[in-house]
Amino acid sequence: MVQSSPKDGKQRILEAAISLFSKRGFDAVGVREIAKEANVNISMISYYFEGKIGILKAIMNDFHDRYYQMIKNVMDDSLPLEECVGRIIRNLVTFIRTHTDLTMIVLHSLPLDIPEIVKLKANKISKLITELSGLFKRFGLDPDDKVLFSIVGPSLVSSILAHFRFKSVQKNVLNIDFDDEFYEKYTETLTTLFLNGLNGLAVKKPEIGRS
Amino acid sequence: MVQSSPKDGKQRILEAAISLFSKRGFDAVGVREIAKEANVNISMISYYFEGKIGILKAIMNDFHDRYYQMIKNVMDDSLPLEECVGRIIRNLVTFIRTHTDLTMIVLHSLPLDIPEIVKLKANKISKLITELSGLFKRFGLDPDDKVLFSIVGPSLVSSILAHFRFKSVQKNVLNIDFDDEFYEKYTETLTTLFLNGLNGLAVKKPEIGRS
DNA sequence: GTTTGGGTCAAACGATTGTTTGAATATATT
DNA sequence: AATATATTCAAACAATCGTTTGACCCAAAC
Repeated sequence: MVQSSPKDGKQRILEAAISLFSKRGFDAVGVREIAKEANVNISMISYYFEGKIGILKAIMNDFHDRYYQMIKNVMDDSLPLEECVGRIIRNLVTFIRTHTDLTMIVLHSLPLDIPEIVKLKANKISKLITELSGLFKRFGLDPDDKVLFSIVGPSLVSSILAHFRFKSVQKNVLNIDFDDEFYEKYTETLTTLFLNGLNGLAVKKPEIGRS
Repeated sequence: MVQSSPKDGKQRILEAAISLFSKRGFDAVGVREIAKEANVNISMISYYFEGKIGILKAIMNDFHDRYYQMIKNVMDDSLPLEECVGRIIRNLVTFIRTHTDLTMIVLHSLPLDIPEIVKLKANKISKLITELSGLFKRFGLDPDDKVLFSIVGPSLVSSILAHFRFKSVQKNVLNIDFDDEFYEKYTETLTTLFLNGLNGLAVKKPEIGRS
C-alpha cells in the first residue's frame, strides 16, 4: 500500500483540521483549505468522515479518548489529598500543553449550536463527572450539591484554557518564555491557588449548607 | 423622522448581531440573517458599519465602554481588601449576567486570527491592566511578576465565563434554576474560592521568589 | 420649488461554501 | 489473468457568502 504522504490520508486530514480549527475556528475554515493542508483531494473528506462535521466528531472522540485515560490514570485515592490535587493539576497542564490545539477545539470553542455536537459532548462529559465527584467527596464537599458542583467543576480547567488561549498574545506583549521553567511555576501557582480555595470552601461549607 | 421600528436601524443591527454572534459565532452568522433579524435591508450593514467586521468592532467598543466603567466604579482602595474583592466579584457576576451575550462574544469567542481585531483588543485591555495591578499590590503580590500575573489575572473571569457558556446545557441536564438565589450563592462561593486562593499565594510567595 | 442629504430598497456582483458525481487508478483477492 | 475493493481525482452541483450599485423616498434647508 503505497501512500502519497508518510501517514494515510485520513490521519493527515484529521491533523490538518485540528491545526486549522484551533487557529481560526470550525466555521471559518473551509474543506478546501483542510484538503490542501492535508495534501488530499477535497472529496476525501466526505469519503472518510462523511462531511466536515464528521471531522469535528472524530476530533472530539480523539480528544476524549486521550483525556479520559489521563484523568483515570492520575486519580489515586491512596495518595494524600493535597498531593493528589497537585498531581491532577500537573498532569492536566502537561496534557493541555501537549495537545493544545486538540484541547482548545473541544473544551473552548466547540460550537454549541449544533444539536448533533452537543449531544455527543454530553455523552463524553458524563463519564468524567464520576471521576470528579469522587475528588469532591475527599474535600468534604457534597458532589450532589449541584450549585457548588457547577461552580467549582469547570473553574480549574477554564483557568488553564484561558492561559493557552492568550498564550501567543502574551508571548509578544509581555515577552515571556513559555518554557519548562514557566510551566513548573505555573503548576505550583495554580495548585496553591486552588488548594487554598477548595480548603476555604470546605471550611465554610457547614456555614452555608445545613450543618 | 419616521422610523420603521422603535429603535433606529443601526441599534437594531447591533442588537441582532450581539444575539446571533453569541449563539452561533461570528463566522457562522451571515449578514443576511442579521439584517433579517434587525428588520433592515442587507446594505444597511455596510452603510452603518462598513462591513460585517465593523459590527464586531462596534460590539467590542460597546462592551469595553460598559466594562471599564463597571471596573472603575467598583475599585475602592479605602475598603478592606476582602470586602473589596467581594464587591468586585459581585459586580462582575452581575455585569456578565446582565450582558451575557455581549460578554461572551468579546471575552470568550473573539476571533484571534484577525489582526485588526487583536490590535483593537490589545488597546482595550491595556487600560484594564492598570486597575488589576493595583489590586495585585494590595494582596502583597508583585504585579510585575509577569508569570504570576499571567496566571492569576485571567482565572477569575474565565471561571465565570465557563459557567455562562454551559448555563443552558446545565439548565437542562442538572435542572438548576438560575435565579437570584443561585447567583447569591454563586458569588459567595466564588469569593471564598478566590479569596482563600489569593491569600494562599500571598503567604507562599516569599518561599518562591527571592526572600 | 428646488436642492440637499440621510435613509431604504431590490438586484446583481464575483467569490466561496460543503457536497457529490463518475471516471480513473491502484491494490488485493480469487 | 480476472475480479473485487479501496483510494484518488477533476469537475460540476446548488447554495450561500460579504459587498456594491443605482435608483428611490422623504423630510429639512434654502
